[in-house]
Amino acid sequence: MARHSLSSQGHIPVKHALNVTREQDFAAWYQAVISEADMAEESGVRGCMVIRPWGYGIWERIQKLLDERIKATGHENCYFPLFIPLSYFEKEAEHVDGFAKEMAVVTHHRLIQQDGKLVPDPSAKLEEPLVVRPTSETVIGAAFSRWVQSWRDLPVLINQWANVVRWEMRTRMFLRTAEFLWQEGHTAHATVDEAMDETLKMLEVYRSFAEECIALPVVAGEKPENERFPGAVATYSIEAMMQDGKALQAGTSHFLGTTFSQAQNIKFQNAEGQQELAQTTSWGVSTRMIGGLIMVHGDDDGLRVPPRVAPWQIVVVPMLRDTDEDAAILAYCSDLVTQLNGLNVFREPVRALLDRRPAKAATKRWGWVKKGAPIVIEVGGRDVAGGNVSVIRRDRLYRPDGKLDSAIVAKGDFVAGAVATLEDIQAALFADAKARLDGSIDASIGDLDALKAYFNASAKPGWALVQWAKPTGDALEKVVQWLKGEKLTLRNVPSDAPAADGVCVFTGEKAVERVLVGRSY
RNA sequence: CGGGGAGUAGCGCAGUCUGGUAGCGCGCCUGCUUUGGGAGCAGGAUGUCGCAGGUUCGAAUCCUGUCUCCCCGACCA
Repeated sequence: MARHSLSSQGHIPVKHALNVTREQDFAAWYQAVISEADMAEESGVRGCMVIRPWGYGIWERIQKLLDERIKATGHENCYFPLFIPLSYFEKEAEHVDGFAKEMAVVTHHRLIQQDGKLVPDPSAKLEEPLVVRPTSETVIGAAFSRWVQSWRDLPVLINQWANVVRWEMRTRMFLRTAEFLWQEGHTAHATVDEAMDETLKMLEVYRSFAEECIALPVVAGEKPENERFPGAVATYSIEAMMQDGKALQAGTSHFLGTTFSQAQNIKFQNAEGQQELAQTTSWGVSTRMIGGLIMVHGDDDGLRVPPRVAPWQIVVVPMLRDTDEDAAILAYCSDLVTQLNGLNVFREPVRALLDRRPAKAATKRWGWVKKGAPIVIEVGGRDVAGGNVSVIRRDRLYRPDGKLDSAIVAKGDFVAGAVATLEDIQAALFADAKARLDGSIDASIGDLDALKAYFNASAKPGWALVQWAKPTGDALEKVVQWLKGEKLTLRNVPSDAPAADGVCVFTGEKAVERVLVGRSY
C-alpha cells in the first residue's frame, strides 16, 4: 500500500502522510486520521470505541480546561450511579419518549452455565430493570428533591464527568458512539430568570471554551422547537462547521423549566412560606468535541491539535545512529526539553516530550505529524555541533516548493520564542477556521428556490442564515419535512444575528428572527 | 431497524463460484550495508480463515444461525 498520496498544492505535487485526502473522500479521511493518529479504534462492541492515549490525552486536556471554567462559575463536581431505576423514566413522558428507543437495560444480576454457555440466570431476574443512564436528569432530579427544602437551599449547582450509553442505530467514532464520555451539569433555581441566566451563562462558557481552547469557532444560539432536548422548555447550542461544510452540535445548554421538578418533586418553600417548584437546567459537552476538532483542524497529513489541548505541545526527536555521538545528542535534547518544560504558556507549564523510543527518526517524525503535535523538533549531530535545532510547525508543514518546511534555528532562540510560537499556532488555527466559517454562511437567501440552489451548487455548501417567522407545531413540522427532503436541518437561531427585516423564507409571512440552515452530522 | 458491501498474519488483500491440509504486499524480528529526511540487501517469525452449529472421509470454501465493521436510508440531547 502506498504510504504517500499525491495531491496538488498549486501545481507542485506534495507527498502527504495519509493515503486519502479530504477532497477525495471526507468520511474515509476522517477515519484515516483517527486511525493514523492512534486516537481510537474499534472495540468489538457495537458502537463502542477504545480511546487510545493520544485521543484520551486530548480528552483529559478538554476535561481540565473545561472543568476549571465550570468550577469558576460556581459549580461543584459529584458523581451519580451508572444505573437508573426504570421507574424514574416513567415519571416524565416526553423525556422517556425521547430516549426509550435507545436505552440499554440491565435485567439480571447473575449468570449460570447452560449447555456450556454462560446465560443470565432466570432466578436472578431484577425486580425492577435498571437503565444504563443515557443522561442523568432523572436520577439527579431525585437527589435534588431530597436536597431542596427551602429557598435557602437554592441554587444547587453541580456537574459530573461520566460515561453515558445511547443505543444509536448508526455510530461514528467520536461523533456518535453508543457509549460516550461527557460532563453533564445540573442546576436548580428559585426563579425562571435565574435558571435562564444559568442556561445562557453555560452556553457562553461553552462558546468561549470552544473558541479559546480548541480554536473551534462556533455559532451560539437557541435551537428551534423541533430540535429541543426531550423535556426542555428551551435548548441552546454551539454549532461548529466542519471542513465539508456540515454542522456539528458541539455543546448544548437546556432550560428545563419545571418539567423535571414536577416529575421528581423538587419543591421548596419560598420566603413567603409557599411551596414552589424549582426551575432546573442541564448542559453538556462530550467526546464528540474531539470529532469536531479533527474535522475542523485536520489536514491531509493527519490531525493538527491546537496547543492548548495538545497532550504534548513540543516533541523532540533525536536523530540517533547507534554511534558514540548519540549520548551527546540525547544530552543536548534532554537539556532542551528541561528548558522548555520550565516555561509557561497559556498560564500552564509547557508540555515538551523527548521521544526516546528506539525507532527511526523519520518514522517518529511522521508519527508526530499525523498525531498533530504542534511543534516537532529534530536534533541531529550537525544541530548539536552548531548549537541549533530543526523546527517543524505542524500548522505550516510545507514550503511553497512542496518540501517539508524544517527550519534550522539556534537552540537558545527557539527556546526564547517557543511560547510565542505556541500562541501563534493556537491563534493561526483559530483564524483559519474562523475565516472558513464566516466565509461559508450565506445570509442573502430570500426564497426556497434560492435556498435549494445554494445547497445544490456545491459539494461543500456551508450554511444559510435565513429569515423566518418561527412557526410552531404543524407549521414547523411542514418546514422540517421540506428541509428533510433537501437533507437539511435547522441548526440554531444565532444569538448575535441581526434583527429580522424581511419575510419568512418558508412561509412568506413577516419574519421574526434569523435561523441557520445546513446539513449536519 | 431496512437496503448494499465486508470480516483470511499487526495492516491491506488474493484464495471461496468448482471442498483436498493457507498465500501475496506492507509492517514486524535478526544480520550486514546505509544515514539531514518515511533507506537497501539477505534471512526469519506470525493464522483455531469473525464466532457457533450442520453436511462431508475431508470445510477458509457448501448450508443454517449469530456477532462486528463500512456505505446509503430511517432514527438521532
